[in-house]
Amino acid sequence: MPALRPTLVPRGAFRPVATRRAFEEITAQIRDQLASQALKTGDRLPAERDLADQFGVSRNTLREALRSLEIGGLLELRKGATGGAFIREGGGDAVVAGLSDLFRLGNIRPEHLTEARIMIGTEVARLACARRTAADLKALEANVAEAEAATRAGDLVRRAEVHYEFHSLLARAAKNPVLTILTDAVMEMTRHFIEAIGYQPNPYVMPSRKRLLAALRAKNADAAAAEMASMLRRLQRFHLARFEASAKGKPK
Amino acid sequence: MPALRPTLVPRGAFRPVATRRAFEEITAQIRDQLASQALKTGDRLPAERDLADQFGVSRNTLREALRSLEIGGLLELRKGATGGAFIREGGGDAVVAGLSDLFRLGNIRPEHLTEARIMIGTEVARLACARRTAADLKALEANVAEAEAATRAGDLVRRAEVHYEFHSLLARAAKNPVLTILTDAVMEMTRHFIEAIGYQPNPYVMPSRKRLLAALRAKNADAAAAEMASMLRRLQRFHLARFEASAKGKPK
DNA sequence: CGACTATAATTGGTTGAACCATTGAGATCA
DNA sequence: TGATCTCAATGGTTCAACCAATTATAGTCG
Repeated sequence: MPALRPTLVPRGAFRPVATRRAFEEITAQIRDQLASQALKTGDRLPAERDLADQFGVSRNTLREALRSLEIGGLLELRKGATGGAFIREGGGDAVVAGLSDLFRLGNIRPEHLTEARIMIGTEVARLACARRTAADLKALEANVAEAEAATRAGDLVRRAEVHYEFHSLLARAAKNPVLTILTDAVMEMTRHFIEAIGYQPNPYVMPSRKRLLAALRAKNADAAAAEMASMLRRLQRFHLARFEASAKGKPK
Repeated sequence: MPALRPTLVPRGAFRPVATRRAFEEITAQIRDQLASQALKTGDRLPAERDLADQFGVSRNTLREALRSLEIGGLLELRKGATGGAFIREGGGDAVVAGLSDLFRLGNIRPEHLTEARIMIGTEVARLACARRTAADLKALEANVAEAEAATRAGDLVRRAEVHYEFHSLLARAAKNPVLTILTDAVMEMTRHFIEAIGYQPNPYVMPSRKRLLAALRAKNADAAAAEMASMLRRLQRFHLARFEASAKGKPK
């Protein structure tokens, strides 16, 4: 054993040697082509048999790569004579599904969800005020009208669906795709949550929507943000109380 | 053509008939078992050959299902004698990768990214003040110290890495996994962005970090949020200006 | 001529058997 | 005891088919 400490190779000099699987190499190449604009939305990749040849792998391995890109939301696979692997127009489906899975796994608790929802919703309301178009406003008004119709018809499920859509429409009016995706993801988790604790009428939601619409019409961002925050906080208390009750109701 | 409008089947009465592929049926079953707690973190699924038998499909098809769950972040596949498919402890890797892909696809523009970053970062700073432990504070202080060391050593890459980590640590101190994931996702996109426009020293970041640490020590949430917001806004102007310049520099 | 129909070609979906590569536990030996 | 070897278990990959959905095309009938 040497008495003197040998020279240390500084941290960061090495990277972990990752045994890259064949299909990962393929997805990486395709991702690169996306990043470099060599592939763009709507393009169709060669047929599986051709691609497998080009990459020099078996069709099964290639399919694992395509499957991986499909799940990642980058590709859409269509059957038939004019089918193939098409570059998807990037919606955030994969992100939404991913966050939804985390909720399913139990790593995200309802209070985390509502907290994030308040934060995102408030900011979305503020931005939507500044950037909404007339068409956005019209869509939101139609949504609120439909929610009222569903309420009168006593269709709680439909009403909940329309309510989710309101947040999605509002996020789109904010004209920031990151916020759109985050909103969709949070609302999808909320949907699971609501299904677990059961639908319940919230008499204060509709009046709040009306006030929010008024603020949007007037482009009063502070009022819109405040209205959204107060409504969501109220909803949060309501939901968490229901959740506690349902959790106590049937302990495993 | 009938003169009278026939009775309409109300919207929502039908669902699109989705030709479910075999591997989708498998992933759905496994997801269900996750949701019902029949499978939990750390569990190992039977070997591929056994599982394929149980589901009554070929091993290739089963593997596409496993691959899909792996990409979705629910499973980890390990080789070797004690290998197999393990239920992952849910980190948000899949979500981070998904958002990162959207940025790569060009659907998310830098100004969208920085806007979301300001919003999330500000709220994270506020919550971290309220919920940080002594250990969180210590980790953040160590991070700042390392950033200073990297600055002195002139290692811009390392310095950038440590800076990303600061936001991640701060998000963890906020004790909300949703915000942790969102922060990681936004920082991952920021990393791509920075790599595209090149590293650049920002002399005002380090002093801001010090002020932020002071606010965290004092648990002064408003001060922390204000400091974070002002720093990010300044950074935003800086980055967007660089981006404009680099975009003009080489127009396609 | 036009509308419908049968057919063929193309493409993704699935199968089954085989072999390779990695990993770690247990047997073996100095 | 401890280092080494062997080997079984497991995921990774390949190959060669065949199935199923979709659409272009040629053909057929009114």
